[in-house]
Amino acid sequence: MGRGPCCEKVGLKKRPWTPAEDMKLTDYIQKHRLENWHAIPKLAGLLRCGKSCRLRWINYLRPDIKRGNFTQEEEATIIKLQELMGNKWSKIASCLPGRTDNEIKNVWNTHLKKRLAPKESSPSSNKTKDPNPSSPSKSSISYVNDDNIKNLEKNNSLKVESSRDLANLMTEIFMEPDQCNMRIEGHEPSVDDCRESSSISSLESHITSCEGKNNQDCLIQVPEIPIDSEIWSMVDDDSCFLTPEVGPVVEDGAHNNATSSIGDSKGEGETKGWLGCLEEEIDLWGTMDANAVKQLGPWGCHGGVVEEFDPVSLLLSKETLPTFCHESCASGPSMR
DNA sequence: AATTTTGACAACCGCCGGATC
DNA sequence: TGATCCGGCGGTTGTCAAAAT
Repeated sequence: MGRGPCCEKVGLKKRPWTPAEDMKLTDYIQKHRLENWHAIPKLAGLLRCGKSCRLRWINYLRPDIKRGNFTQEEEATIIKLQELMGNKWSKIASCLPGRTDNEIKNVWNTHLKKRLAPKESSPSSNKTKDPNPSSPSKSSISYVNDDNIKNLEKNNSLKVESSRDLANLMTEIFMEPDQCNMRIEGHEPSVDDCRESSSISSLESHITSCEGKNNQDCLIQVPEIPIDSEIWSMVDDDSCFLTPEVGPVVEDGAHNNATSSIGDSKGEGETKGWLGCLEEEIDLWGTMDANAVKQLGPWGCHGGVVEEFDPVSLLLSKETLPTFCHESCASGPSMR
């Protein structure tokens, strides 16, 4: 039955690692293949749990760890990705070469969260009054993350499986009167419109009508978390973001070249591929036919072209996409 | 100068999903 | 098929140094 016991808890050392322990672990890992964390403590002569060794290596000893303060660009990336994906630190870390999820988590908790706190409200608290409701900034799918979806599904017995569900979801998130910034291009709803269930139908029909169209024609603007304009300027600055030269780190320590800016010359197919990854990450694919997934081409998570009917593509236009990398999808799991 | 408070970050804890037996 | 393990992940805690009193 099963495997052998994980690790002997008795006698395992806790608390900070000493330089000698670091040296032992580093030495062992550099001389041997990394196959079994469970076995490493014993083999390396450490009174540590394998898990502890793994954490120490991944978060501190790894040679490709980038030390020092986070740059403004990195912080902007974290902010944007956190906004987009929630506390998926490992996913966020995969977009920041040399940074670990633990480090990013710490930075978020100690710096960024506090910095944004006065202005930013959580998705669930977006229903509170917006101090400046008439100033929706850039659009994004900021609030359509898995937390939103899960909470809404839980609270409202709602399952996101169709464009109708998505429309319901979005209205559920944004329909507070004071927050009614959502609009479909060419249609400017009043606050009352937003309250009306017809707006759900309107949105649903819009989403449905977008099937098969270029997603640039299908822009739906949603309110944006108000982040400092300077951050936006950084986010908008292509040069600030990850470039192929600093592509994400993969397990062998090398960089890949998969990273590119959304909206760059590599074209829309890549953008859609990225979106496909994103959708998968936040489970927006819902009940998508498995065969349809298999048909996706050679890019991204499934390596493919995102079908036109996919939900997030309908919510985004090329110009609203942040310039994130898509490494986590394009090159497999990063090493933590 | 001594003490208290605050901030930063390394490390731990517990849960989960997939793999293995 | 079910029990168990392993690796990964996110949340939380503990420790230490710097800043404030």
